[in-house]
Amino acid sequence: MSKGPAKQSVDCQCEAFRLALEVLGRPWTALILSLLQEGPRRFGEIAESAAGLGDKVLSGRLKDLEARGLLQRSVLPGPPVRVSYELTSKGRAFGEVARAVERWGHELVAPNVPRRSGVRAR
Amino acid sequence: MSKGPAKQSVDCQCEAFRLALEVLGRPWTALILSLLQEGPRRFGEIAESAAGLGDKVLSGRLKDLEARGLLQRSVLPGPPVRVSYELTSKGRAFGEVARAVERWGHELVAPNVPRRSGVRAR
DNA sequence: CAAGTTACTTCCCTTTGGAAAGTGAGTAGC
DNA sequence: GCTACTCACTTTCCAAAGGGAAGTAACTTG
Repeated sequence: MSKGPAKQSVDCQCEAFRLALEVLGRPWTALILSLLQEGPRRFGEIAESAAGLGDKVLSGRLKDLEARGLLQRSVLPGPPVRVSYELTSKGRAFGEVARAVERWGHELVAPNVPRRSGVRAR
Repeated sequence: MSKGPAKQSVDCQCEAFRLALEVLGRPWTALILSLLQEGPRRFGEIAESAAGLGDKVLSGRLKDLEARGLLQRSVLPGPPVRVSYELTSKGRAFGEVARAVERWGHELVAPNVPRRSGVRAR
């Protein structure tokens, strides 16, 4: 009774939404932002967490995300030099999106709920 | 801003999340799903709502989304034959994600909030 | 039968992604 | 001093995907 199907609209045309999709609408970006939610990670750590993600693309994504102010790169001293990536406030704000995506993902895996049979043709 | 004690985590490894990113992690998909939230739209309507999206890619995305059970294609009779695309329950469930993305988008456009100056090097 | 409408499909070219190998900085070992 | 080793990239090569324009198919109207 609290809330029925309150249909909030999404402004697909607004600059903010377009910008967000520009970031999300390519492989690996959302995954990188999501796993950095748990805390700072080094280049190698991200690489091994994301199976299938190659060094080149990872490097490119990190550069892009840093340029957009979503994460901050810092070089740690020490014999083998290490680089750590940490989310900024903008990057951390992505957590909300990540959780929404995860919840939606579960619906995706669930079996289809067929409604009415519609006209199907080609 | 104090640190929230309950930092909800996102399981980046789970199948559901991966599947969701497989759908979202490419251009235009999220935009298409978002503007279909408002109701069924025809091919041409989607095309003109999404500036920059070409016919070929739109056609491909719609096929893919239909195959994944996110939307339903139906051919409307009439002299010029028209095709309408309508979201299924899985597709409508994306609305939550879309709204989260839109909210996050506004943070993205906002000016950076520089925290403490960290080690910057290259 | 030519023109118009709608929904695609094809073609061509550029951009991006994926996999693997190479580079450079800095230390440790011989 | 030379080599080996680690880590973080960068480069190279090739396949896949995207962008734009033009072509196709079905069907009606003039």
